[in-house]
Amino acid sequence: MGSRKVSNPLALAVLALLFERPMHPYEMGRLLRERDKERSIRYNRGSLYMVVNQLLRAGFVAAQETVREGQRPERTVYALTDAGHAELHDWMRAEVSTPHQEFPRFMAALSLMGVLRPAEAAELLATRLAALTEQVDAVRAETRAAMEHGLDRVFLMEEEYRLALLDAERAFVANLIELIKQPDFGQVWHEFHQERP
Amino acid sequence: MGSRKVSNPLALAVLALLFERPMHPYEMGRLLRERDKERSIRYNRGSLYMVVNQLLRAGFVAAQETVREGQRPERTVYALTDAGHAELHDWMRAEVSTPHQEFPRFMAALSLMGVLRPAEAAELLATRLAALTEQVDAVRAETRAAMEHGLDRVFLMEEEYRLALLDAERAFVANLIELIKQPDFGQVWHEFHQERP
DNA sequence: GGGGTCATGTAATAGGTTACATGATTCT
DNA sequence: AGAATCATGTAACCTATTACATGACCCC
Repeated sequence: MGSRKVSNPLALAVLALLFERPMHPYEMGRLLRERDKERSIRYNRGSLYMVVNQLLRAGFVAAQETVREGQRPERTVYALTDAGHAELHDWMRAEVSTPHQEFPRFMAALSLMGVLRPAEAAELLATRLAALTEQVDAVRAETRAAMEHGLDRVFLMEEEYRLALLDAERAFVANLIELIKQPDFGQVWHEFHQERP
Repeated sequence: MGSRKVSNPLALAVLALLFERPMHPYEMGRLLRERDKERSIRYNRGSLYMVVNQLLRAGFVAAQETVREGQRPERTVYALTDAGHAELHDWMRAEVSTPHQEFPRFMAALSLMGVLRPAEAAELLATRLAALTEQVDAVRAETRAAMEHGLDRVFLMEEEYRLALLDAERAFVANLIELIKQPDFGQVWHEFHQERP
């Protein structure tokens, strides 16, 4: 509840799409897919209709017309209202200028790692390290391919960010593995498991 | 739906707490707070009772006894079942060994940044950079203080991870700001806004 | 012309957050 | 003794995901 009437990032994406031109929900879905937004924004078809409805109730979008082609269900075309335009701009400014507290799964896992035995943890971390390395390579390859296809680098900034995060995590994990192997690290941790069956 | 019957990270934390000893929900909440888990796991009191119920239905925990002290509401003490013990271990292994796809808000923002004018974006990013720097400093100071109080470094791994991510983002943002300032960067972006009112 | 898959939604269900309640304890 | 805070939950309300439907189009 960032105090905004609608706070789901998918809603922000919808506002951004309608900033280009009015369209109906299915088209939004198609564009999001074509532009690979699934990689950076979590959603599914159900949530798309949901947020469009939320935006409608909030007055940020309005139904512009309802057309029916043949026997297919009616498609409602939505357009940005003035309030929606303002919200898009203001919301984007907030998202760019202010970091949002995140709760990555791995942070939770780290904070609970005590329940695993140290040696086991080290093994699992090695597996993770391998997976991360693969992901880094995959992202690098994909962005290189996309740019060779002529896509402007501006449209790949989110992938460069992803890469930065992945790489930082890779370094962290590699370092943690070495740490755990050192005998003087995590005395309490070892002791806790010594007393267990 | 990682195909697990209960998938909320808070549930993992609850299992981990019950691995230490049986306890009632309110005590879980108190321990989570005392140990600063709020920083790494998103939850509120409502969700605590919710996940305990989910775990109960899934058979991972069982009500051990219900005590009443004075006129206070009854407190139900829960304990791990064998299935819960197995789930905790298996789930932890998965969380540590396998990266989970994340959707940070900033990644969404980057992928929609086109709706802002380049100069505006650069300014907002500078604000973000300052905020990130403050956060980095704050985390460094807090962990240093905690260690000086005698807390073992093992218990601060999630903070070191946080630091790694924050720092990577800082570097990324600083670099992006410079990029945007270069005149040959983001031609399409500039053009898109040239045609707008 | 029958079997996929595209197009287009709605409805049912589960998940999660906020608001509401209320006795006990402690502080001043 | 009144105010603040702790202890302890339940209920109401959103939000989000999954399941269900169904006509059109395309491929073999």
